Amino acid sequence: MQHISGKPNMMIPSPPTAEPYHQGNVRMTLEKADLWKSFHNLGTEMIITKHGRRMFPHCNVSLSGLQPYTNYVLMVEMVPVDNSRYRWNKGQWDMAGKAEPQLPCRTYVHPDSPTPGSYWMKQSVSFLKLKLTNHTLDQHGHIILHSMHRYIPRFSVVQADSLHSVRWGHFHYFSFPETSFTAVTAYQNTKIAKLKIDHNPFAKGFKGENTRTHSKSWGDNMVSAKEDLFSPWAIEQDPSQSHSLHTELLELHDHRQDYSTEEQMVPGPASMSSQPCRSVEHGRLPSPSSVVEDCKGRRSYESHLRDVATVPGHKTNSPGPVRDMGHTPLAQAMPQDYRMSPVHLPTSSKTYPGYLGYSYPLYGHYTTNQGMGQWSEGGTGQYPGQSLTHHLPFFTSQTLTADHGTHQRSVHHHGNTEAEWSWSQYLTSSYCAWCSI
DNA sequence: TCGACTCTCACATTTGAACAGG
DNA sequence: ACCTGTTCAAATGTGAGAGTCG
Repeated sequence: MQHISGKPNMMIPSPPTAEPYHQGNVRMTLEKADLWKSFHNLGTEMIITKHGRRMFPHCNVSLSGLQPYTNYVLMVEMVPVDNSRYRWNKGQWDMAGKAEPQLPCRTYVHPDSPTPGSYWMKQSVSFLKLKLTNHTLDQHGHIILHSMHRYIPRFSVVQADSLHSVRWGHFHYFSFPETSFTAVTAYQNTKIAKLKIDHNPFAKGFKGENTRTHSKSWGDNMVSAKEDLFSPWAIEQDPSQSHSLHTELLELHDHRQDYSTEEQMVPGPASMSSQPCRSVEHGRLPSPSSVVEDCKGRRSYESHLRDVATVPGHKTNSPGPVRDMGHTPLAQAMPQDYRMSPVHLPTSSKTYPGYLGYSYPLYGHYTTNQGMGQWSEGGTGQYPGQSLTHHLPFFTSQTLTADHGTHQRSVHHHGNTEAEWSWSQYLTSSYCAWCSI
């Protein structure tokens, strides 16, 4: 299992209902990491349908380091890995041009949110119910993705007594490289389909069959000899033939290493051991991260946040704890669209937030004046096909800068006078704080 | 017009929650 | 309270066919 952990800001302004206190190191562990790695080695594909499709494997994490009696909100969102569209060609994924315009980014709020840290830490947290869709007008709150695009889930842990106080909460972000996937409407790689059949109980009916996927298109593309190059075993034999995503991640890692010397690398998942997991904190100078190794020799990733968050001048009229677990007010309130503002950070292409576990204060809002976010144009010169797009879903009235040398980012809050989106609207909207880098 | 590529839908099968009855 | 059996909604990948695009 892979651990990534983030240490929250110990000097963050008080959330509406909480007094300042020292937070321990928040740590997140991906459950069933071996299964994820099995898929990742082949190039994970996730089916997306009009009516929504669950992920398999589904996201399942365990948490530690939370305050037992403090409420937290857990969320997950799908972050584009790069700026490219892909196609399955002759047994491998090839780039097929620029990505489609960014869709409304949605965040899936765990239905148990908010709930005390002791609850989250008691057992693993499953995001089984999360569904992916390609229906851009989806009304069910499913996460909207583009087919033939690559994404990576990003988990958020926010200390908040209710959804209404999430805004003031401090976000801890966690991503696991082996959970990255290509969204597809039909499986392209038969090995992926077979692996799913082997492990997904609902697909038991297909066990034992000679599974084929879309022979019409697959027939031409299927070059079994070449496909075998992408098997985990072949990858071990010849790493140069490993899945392009692997290579991509490695390249991104290298770029990132060049970019910042302040971030400390830690080992990634076992099967992708050459991949690092990093932690960076947003809105401040990155502080050194530390590697935590547990008694089982598993390494965790831990970031330390020291900065003071700037909280907008809001009256903190928190509605108070929401403990109606059964009705999940958060889940009802959150799954909505928001407009993402395309913002290009010159240095962003050198970063790969997919590895990151970081945290930063959340504030600000975004406007409806923004059109649908578009892919960032910049940065591709240096890293063709690898550039990262960073979106600012609700920072449109803010200026966000990135300092190349110090990796320092600052957010200039312009107040909340605009009426574009009120906080209540935000609350009924999902957000993609990842994109807010 | 054609072919390649991608998407949609119906289908058979399986799981698991809910419910009733003992 | 517990166990067992039944029902049914939801989930799965498959494969045919439709739609889109160059």
